[in-house]
Amino acid sequence: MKFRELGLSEDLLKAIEDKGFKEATPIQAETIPLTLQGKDVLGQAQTGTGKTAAFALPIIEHVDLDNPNVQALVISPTRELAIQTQSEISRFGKEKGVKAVSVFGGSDIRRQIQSLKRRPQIVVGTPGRLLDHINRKTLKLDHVKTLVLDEADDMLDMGFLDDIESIIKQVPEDRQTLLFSATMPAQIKRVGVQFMKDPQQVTIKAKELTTDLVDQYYIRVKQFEKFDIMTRFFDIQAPKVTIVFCRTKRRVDEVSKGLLLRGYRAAGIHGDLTQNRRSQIMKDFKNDKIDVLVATDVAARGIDISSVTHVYNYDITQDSESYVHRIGRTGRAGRHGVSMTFVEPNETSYLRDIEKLTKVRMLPLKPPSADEALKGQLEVATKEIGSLIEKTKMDAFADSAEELLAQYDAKDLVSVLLSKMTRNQVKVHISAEKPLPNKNKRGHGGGYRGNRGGGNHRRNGGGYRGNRGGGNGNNRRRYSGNGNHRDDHKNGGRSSNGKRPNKSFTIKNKD
DNA sequence: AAAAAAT
Repeated sequence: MKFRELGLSEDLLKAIEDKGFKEATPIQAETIPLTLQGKDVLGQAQTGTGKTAAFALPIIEHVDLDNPNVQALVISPTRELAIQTQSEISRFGKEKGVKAVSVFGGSDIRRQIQSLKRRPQIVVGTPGRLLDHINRKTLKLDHVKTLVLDEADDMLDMGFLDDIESIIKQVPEDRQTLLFSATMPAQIKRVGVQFMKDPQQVTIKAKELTTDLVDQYYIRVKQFEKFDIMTRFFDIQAPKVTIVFCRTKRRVDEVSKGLLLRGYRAAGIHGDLTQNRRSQIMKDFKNDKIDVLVATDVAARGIDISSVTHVYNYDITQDSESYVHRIGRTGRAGRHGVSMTFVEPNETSYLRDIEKLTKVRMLPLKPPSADEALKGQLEVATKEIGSLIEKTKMDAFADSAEELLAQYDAKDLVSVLLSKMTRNQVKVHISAEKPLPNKNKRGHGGGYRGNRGGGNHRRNGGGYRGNRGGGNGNNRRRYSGNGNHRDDHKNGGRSSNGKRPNKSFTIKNKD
């Protein structure tokens, strides 16, 4: 479906073309006409299929440039998402002359007040700071025509709901209400439709809730070996742009420190950091200054960095919806992605719950051995040598090279080079966490029975526990990386200065 | 049980 057929004006069509969009995605094609008609819309579609543009374009279309009031309000669950959404709206609205601003906590409120005074027609914000502005009377919502709850199921969940209700009270009754998300549990949808009038539900039907652009794997691990196993996968898969999700802020700190010690260009992000730091890290990740972003669920939703190749769930999610959003950070806008989920022995029920929601079976992988990991590193190093030979100015080193070749065996010299190009396995200890509570959900006996690996999974040799009941033999495939689908990795995330710490380091548990 | 979100 072409954007031109959706009833958008020339200004917007030009902005869409500038952005490089060719055809409307299904969610855009189906919701944009409804939204343009002024209907309330509940839009559900897979991650990475352009939901932001789906609500942004008709909102911009509806903006009356002669009306000095805020005409549309978008509420987002995280600050980073608010920033991103505002900037996408601004890009689309530039041609028409539409102004959008974002307001969120942790950053100078006076500056935000100034930007609100410049009469934006569209405001994007996080709940707490929006309420702050409302109370200060620096934001007036009494002329809002369209209200959007982005990541609607998150915004309507407990923890956000009270704030959302307070904000909605400030918006006129006869507004248009739009709810968008990739996930929408039934009980939350019931809450949501109470804020809507004659809601038009658009659900882009897909066999699976997750996009098939992401290959989903899981690995059974013990807690104490998880960090080492993850970095072995790094060695073998040579992931280029990577997000590692952890369950808690402290784990994010520990894992990101550990990765730094191993020589990866990694940084952690979570809600206890200052907003300046959060923004800096997002910027570094986008600008390729960081290869591995270690994050809590603060980065699980909405963040659109289409170059992300791998998502590692260092800690599995308890909340299946959260899993869908996490792995949706990759496989965006038609690109391919890989997700890797580590499952501790007592977490099997979470794996089952996730698969029940996504309707996708994750494929089991065996943890690589240290030898296999080294082999992976050597493969990367070998490829790197080719490009280094092209790039290095040889003249400066030629004489020393001659001397060394006269003195030593060439094979020894190259071995030294390779040993310098591979990563030292600095010892890193990540603290254990309290095990997750055992879920004995009532009424959980119905239907789905994974029957993985058969009941008798003791002593199965090296942790390969795959081969669940319905497999087709194809899930014996081992590593997802490095196969036929990616030759563009540069250096597998290795810091380029060649300096690697080699002391052992334990990250202490503060308790 | 955790994370997010105002100071």
